[in-house]
This record gives sequence, C-alpha cells and structure tokens, in this order.
Amino acid sequence: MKKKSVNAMEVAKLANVSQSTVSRVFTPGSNVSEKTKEKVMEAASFLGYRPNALARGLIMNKTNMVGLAMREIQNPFYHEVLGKFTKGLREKGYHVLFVYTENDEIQQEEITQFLEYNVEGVIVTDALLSSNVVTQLQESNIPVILFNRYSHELSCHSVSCDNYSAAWQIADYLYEQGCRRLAYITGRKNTSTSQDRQRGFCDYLQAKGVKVIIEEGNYTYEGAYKAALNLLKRNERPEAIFGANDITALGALDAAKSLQLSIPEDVTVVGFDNIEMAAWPANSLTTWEQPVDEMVKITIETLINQINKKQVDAKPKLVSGKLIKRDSTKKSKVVDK
Amino acid sequence: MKKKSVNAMEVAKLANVSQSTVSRVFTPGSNVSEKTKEKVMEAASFLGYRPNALARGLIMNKTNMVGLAMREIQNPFYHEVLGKFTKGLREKGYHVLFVYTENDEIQQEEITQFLEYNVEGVIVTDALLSSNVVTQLQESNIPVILFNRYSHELSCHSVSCDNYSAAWQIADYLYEQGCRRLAYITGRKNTSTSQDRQRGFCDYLQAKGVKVIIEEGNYTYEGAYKAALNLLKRNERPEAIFGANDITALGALDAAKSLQLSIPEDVTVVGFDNIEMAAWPANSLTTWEQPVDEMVKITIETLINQINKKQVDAKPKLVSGKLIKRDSTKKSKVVDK
DNA sequence: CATTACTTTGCATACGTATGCAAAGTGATG
DNA sequence: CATCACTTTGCATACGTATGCAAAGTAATG
Repeated sequence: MKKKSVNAMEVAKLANVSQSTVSRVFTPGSNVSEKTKEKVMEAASFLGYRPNALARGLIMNKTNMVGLAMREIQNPFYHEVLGKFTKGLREKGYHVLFVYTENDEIQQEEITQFLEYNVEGVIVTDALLSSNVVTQLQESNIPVILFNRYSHELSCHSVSCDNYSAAWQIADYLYEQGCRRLAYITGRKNTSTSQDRQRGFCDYLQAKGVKVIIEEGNYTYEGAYKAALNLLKRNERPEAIFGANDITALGALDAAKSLQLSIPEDVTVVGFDNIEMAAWPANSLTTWEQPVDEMVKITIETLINQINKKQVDAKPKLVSGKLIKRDSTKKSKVVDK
Repeated sequence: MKKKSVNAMEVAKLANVSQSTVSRVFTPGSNVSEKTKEKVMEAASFLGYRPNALARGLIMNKTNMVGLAMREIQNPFYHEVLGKFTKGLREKGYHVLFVYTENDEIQQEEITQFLEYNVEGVIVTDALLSSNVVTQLQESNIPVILFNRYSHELSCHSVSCDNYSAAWQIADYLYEQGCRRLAYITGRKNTSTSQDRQRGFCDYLQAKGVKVIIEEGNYTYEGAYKAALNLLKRNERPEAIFGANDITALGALDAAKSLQLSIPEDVTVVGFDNIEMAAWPANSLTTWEQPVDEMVKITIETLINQINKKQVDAKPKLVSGKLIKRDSTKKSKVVDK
C-alpha cells in the first residue's frame, strides 16, 4: 500500500493549532498571525507536508488543471508549441493533463478523461472535435480553444495564424519575383490550415490570371517528396513550389535536389512554420514564421478569461506572422539590380 | 462560477436507490443486481453523470495519474517518445500529468506539482534529478524511473539503450570498413547518453590502437555543424564521424556537404536514434536504431510493478537496438567485392 | 413454516481540505 | 475597569465518492 501522506491534521497537532489554521496558512490571503504562521510552517516542513491538490480541488471546485490534446504528428512545430503551452500555463498556475490523439478528431475517451478530472479548460491543437463533444464540454461549462484550427460549425474559440493572408502575401512575393508557373503542395486536405493556405495562395494568383497546380502532400515528408517529383517531371516545370508547411517544403526541396535541379535558380521553394530545421544551412528555406509566442499567449489568455467567466467574443482570433527570406527563393528584385 | 457537476446523489434520487448503490454500479467487481444496474445507468446517462476522479482518487488513495517530465529539446526523438508513453500509459489506465523542464535537472517546482497531485509514479526523460528530490519522492513512496539516463548515485530504476555496446559496435563497423582516422562529436557532456557512447566508441578503437578525435557538439545542430567544420578543416581530415545523436550527425553531414566533400567517399557519417529525418533521401544517414517501443514498454511495466509493490531489482535496464545502414557510410566490404 | 445460505441494498463514516460563524484574544480609548 | 473595534482562532460542516457492517430481500431445503 502507498504510505499515507501527512495531512493537515498531523501538522496541526504538532504545531498545537487546529486543522483550520493549518489550512489558512497555506491559503494565500487568509488571516493568520505572523507568529502562528511561522510555527505551522516549521511543523509542516519538518513533516514534509504539502496540501493535497485533489482534496483542495474537490472542495474549491477548482483543479488548476487544463486538458491539452494534440494530434501526433511528424511536425516539430507542434513540439515547440507543446513546450510553450506547458510553460505558459504553469506561469499562470495551471497544470497540464496531456493527451495524444491519433485521429483527426478528438475522441470521446479523451474528453471523458478531461471531464472526470474536472479540468478547467481544454486546448485542442492540430485536431478538431465533433460537435457532440463540444456540447458535452459546454454542458459542464468547460471552455475549449482550438489552436491553429477552426470550424464554422463549432461554436468555440480558436486562435490561429492568418493562414489565408499569409499565403496571399507569399503568392505576392513569388509573383513579384516573376514566377508565373506556381504549384501548391497540400497538407492533409481536411485541415483548415492547409485549406486556407491554398485559398489565399490561389485567390491572389487567380486575380493575376495565373493558374496554380495543386498536388497532395498530406503533411508528410514522403508525400511531399512524391508530389514534388510529379510536379518537377512535368513538361512545364513549375518555377515555384509553395509547401503547406516546412516539412512539406523540405520534401519538395530534397526532391528537386534529387533531380539535380538547383535552388533557387531552377525552382524556388517556400514553406510555412519556420521550424528550426528551415534555418539549417543545407536547407535555408524561405518560410512564413508563425508568431508562436504570441499565439500561445493569446490562447492562454483567452482560456483563462473564459474560465473566469469574463466572456470574450467567440470570434476566431488571427495573428499574422512574417515572411522569412532565405536562399530557397531568389533575392528580391531591388537587391538584384 | 462553474456549474456544479451532477453527482452520485442526484443520480441516486432519480433512480430511487442510495448513493452507495450508484457508486457500486460504477465500481467494477461490485455486487449489484442486473435490474438496478440498468436503472442506475439509465438515470446516469440521462443526467450526464460521470464519477469524479478527484473524489475517487482522494478516498481510494489512487489517482491513476503518472507524472511525466521531459527536457525541452530540439530532438524529435523525444517527441516520438512522448507519444508512445502517453499511449502506452493510457492502455494501462493511467493519465499523464505533463511537465517540461528547462534544466538538466528536474526542479523542485516540478516535483512539488507531482506530489501535490498524488501521482502514482514519475517518469523522467532526458533529464536527471537531484538526490534530495529522489529522497522526497521515495519518502512519499512514489517510484521514479529514468528514461535514457541513469546515475550511479541515485538509487532509482532506469531504462536506456545500451549506448556503450551500441557505440562499440558502430566503432567495429567503421573499423572493419577500413577507417583509421575517426572522430566523435559529443552531445551535452554531462549526459550519460553522450558519455557512454563516447566511451564505447573510444574503448573499442583504443584497443585497436586508433586514437579518436573528440569535438564538442552539445546535442544541437549548430554545435555539431561547427564541430564538424573544425574536424574537416584539419590537415588530417577524419574519414569517419560518429555523432552523439542524429541531429548531431545531420549537422556534420551538412557541414561536410558545405565543404563540397562527398559522402561517403570523402567522409563517412553515423548517427544515433534513427529519427524519421535520418531516412530522408537527402540525408540517408546510417544510424543506430533505439528500440523505442520496447524501451517504453519496459519502462511502463517496471513503473507499474513498482506501483503495485512487486519489488523489482533496481538495476539499470538496458536494451540493445540495431545498426541501420544507409548511404552515409560505405557499403560493407563483402558487398563491395 | 422455519431455517439456512446467499445476494442485494442502505446507513454511516472516512478521505483531506476550505470556510462561515461564533468565540476568544488583543489593544486602544474614555 | 468598561467599552468598542478588530484580529485571530477553533468548531462544525461541506465537497463527491467508496466501503464495512448490518439489515432486508430472495431462494432453497428440510
């Protein structure tokens, strides 16, 4: 059996006070005299006492836990995201109950776990949830925030990069460089990230009268590699390839290299995310930097506001980011001259 | 305020039974008649009742939570590890309280969290803990397992790849190919992984009368890149470089390429981990595959055994893994002939 | 019907903490 | 010393569940 942990009662006895007093010593903002506080603290540290978070959560109806669900994926971008969430939440006093989800949608099982442990909020990263799951959470008054995904059908908050606008600007950048044959390698087709990036990219170019070739990449290196081979073996080889994310773009980059094409002269490549690998000299990938810090900060703030019932407008929040120019695209014209 | 969640009492009233009966319905192995079970289940699902894991954990002294601490790091290997742990633990009915640690050692704050939430065990990945932290956990009877790290001073279990033997075999492989000028790029010098790999590598070669050049890489791509440049600009350029992990090896690979050296003719590179990126055609890195699935499985089993007080011998557990040969090393002689 | 053996249920209590309320303590003022 | 205002403390109870114990129910047997 597990050894029973020391409780407030034992500390109380040792310090010659009541259990209530011990509790008050560990509750910030309570009225305890300096003298007894010291006495209690001494007894507590002597016994190695720590307040039991479960009992505290039970009575205060506040667990200080947040559920974090993340889709398992090859993309190191989300590893970084996870790190920042964990740190950011802890700074606000929250702990993370973590779950990997293997499917595109969060499953019932994962939500059940969150409900049973009374998490105060849920963050869903790189995945969606079915509407009945959202309903369940809302019935229990547990706010949900989608990170880097959104859905018009679901009435929950979301924070993402303004993928549409970013892709639009990438298209503009490539077009201004003189590219007229352009291709887009998709991510997983049912993700809002991939869809928005495609729409932004195509909308800009369509307005300029340029048609975009689309190939499916599925957000994997292997998929993107094959897709790029298809593209680059065409009669009219594209001059520029925009990959739905950096992993996709790296697949395209390597595919081009495998065909002895030189970058950026023969073909130009742009990615999305600005993962660390993009900066590696061998890749030197031009890409769109998502402002992860800001996105995480906004997500956490929004979540905490909702937890505290400061109702926020349920509109999807968008942040912009910026283009990081590297060697996988040509130097801009002004510099060239 | 958060809406109060439905509790067993309300279900009991609706189903015309006592709260105890409701509890028994949700406790596997309890004696309840089929008829009342149905009645209760109906009422429960009508009200959307779920047992409160906190209250349950409080009274049963069993939270079904495991603390997982991981060092933040560039290495995608640990992202994979995290995924496998989460899945594996859930299969055993455990939930994950997750923490990132920014330092080489787990900090007091992280442990406090684990203690307060009464986790039943702690898994520490890619980091160590100070001995007084181990003491704290042991006093509370919470088992700890180090994953891919060990320490002779700390009396806790550990599971890792047999880094010494693996590095020894890598050295053998390179030596048999005829390499006589060899270099090792280290990881973070105070990690047992990097130390063991260095020792295994050097011990083998020393026995053969070959000296190894050591450069510091710090487990980062950038560090390894610089280290490799130092190595490759020497008068006597090494024929083979062994990187402390795959990220290190990839840094070396790219550094070699940047010097127009061809791989594996001019220089041969070997890594460690077999992350997905190693298989990418542009890298095609020979590397040591850690049997992650097995390592995770053993870790979880050992932990659960300890939780259930089936005392296991506290010896460090080692698993072997195997060499994955790719294009960054020469084909083996037999094939060459 | 009485007895026995067994299953099913309810009562009461326990887990470790927080908090409203009242009692006790402290110090200042007249 | 009496009064008042204020701080500090303890008592009792509540949070939602699990479980030992006894009571009630069921069925079988003589």
